[in-house]
Amino acid sequence: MDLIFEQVLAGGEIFRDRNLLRHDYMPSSLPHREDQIKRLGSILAPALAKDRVSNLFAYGKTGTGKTIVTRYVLERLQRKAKDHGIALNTSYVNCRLVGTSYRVIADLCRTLGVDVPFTGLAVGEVLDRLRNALRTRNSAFLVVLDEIDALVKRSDDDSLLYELTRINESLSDGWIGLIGISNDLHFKDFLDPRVLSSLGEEELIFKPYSSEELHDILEERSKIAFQPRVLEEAALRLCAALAAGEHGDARRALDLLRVAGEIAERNRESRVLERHVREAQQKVEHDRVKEVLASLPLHSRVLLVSVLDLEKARSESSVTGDVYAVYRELCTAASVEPLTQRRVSGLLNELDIMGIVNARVVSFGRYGRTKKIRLGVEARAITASLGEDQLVKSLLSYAPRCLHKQQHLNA
DNA sequence: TGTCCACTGGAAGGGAGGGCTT
DNA sequence: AAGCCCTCCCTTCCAGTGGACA
Repeated sequence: MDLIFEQVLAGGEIFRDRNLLRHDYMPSSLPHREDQIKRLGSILAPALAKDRVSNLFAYGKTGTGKTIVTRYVLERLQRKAKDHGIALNTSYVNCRLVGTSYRVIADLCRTLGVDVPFTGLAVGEVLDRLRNALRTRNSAFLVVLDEIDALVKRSDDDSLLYELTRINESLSDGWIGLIGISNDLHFKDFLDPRVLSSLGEEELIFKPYSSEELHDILEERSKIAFQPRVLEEAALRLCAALAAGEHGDARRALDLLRVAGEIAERNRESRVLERHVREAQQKVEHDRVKEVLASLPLHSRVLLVSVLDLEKARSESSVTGDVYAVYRELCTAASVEPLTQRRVSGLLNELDIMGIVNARVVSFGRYGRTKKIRLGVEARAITASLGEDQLVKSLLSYAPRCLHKQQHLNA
């Protein structure tokens, strides 16, 4: 037993340092992103001369390097600024995780050392505090708004962005620079033209990595992450190819490689092979689902069990009405007050965005208009993850009566 | 061609939980 | 402590709709 721990501590026979394969690890160079780095660097450079920088908008799908390139350049910029004795604050906010306009501004306030309660204040008030903090500090503030599209779509007003782009007008010495990151290329269509013209002063496009480019990235990273001669070339190629198939997602490629290595390690094998990568592919997807499910509120979980039950009971996809009927029954069984159908319809849309279910609006003509709903992930992954919650676990083994009735009718 | 179904999704508003001001 | 304001999550209400069917 001790030996196993020792091996892992020593880096094991497979890895030299597995953390180098995590996507939040910042390597010393970012292959195939030299252009974007140079471009971003030149856009932000005026900050070193205490000048205001242009706002910027970066597009590209997941895993195309938007976030890492931004962090990379910002880190270097900040170091340079420090050397030159220039006050430069930076803040990184993931808008999807943070959720609402209020919480985004509250987050920004906190980076500037201003205390803000998590609720209770008006957005305008929090915005004022942010303005005051900037005014009194007289410093530059570079703000990265990652997944900025989530903010606009969810709160369906872009007043926050509008206010942020206007803050500079009220500042004499300090300034705020915005870097919006989005993986939705059509996001611009939703924006207020005033915000668009301000935020989109500069644009940076991140194209998906090709299979060859991913190969280079993985090769460079694996040299430092794995022990020598452990990783088979074919395994590396497969990782690159699989991730390239998935819109050139470098994050996915690195995950695959790391998990493949971990599988090989666990099996006490001395080399990482293609079959480990294939196995890793399943596990990576499974882990993603698990992570998403863990963050779901109770009603979304119950809803998911409803979709699952329906999927088990019949071959064709179900519609909102069916799901809602099963959901109501499950709620009763669990002694939980059910939400309204309107709300459930909204929750289904949220699950659809997360990719947990597929919900598509269809019309059955005379028989109405509704959403067709199917599971978007494997049923097994759901039962495995939801089973950890006691209440939901009991629902997983509950057989809804309304389903039996429907089956009789079908027969 | 009009009807009608089963919803969708926007809008408004309520109330729980909270902060600020007086 | 009271009164006011806020956000967040939800409900209620309802106009709108794509397309099968008579």
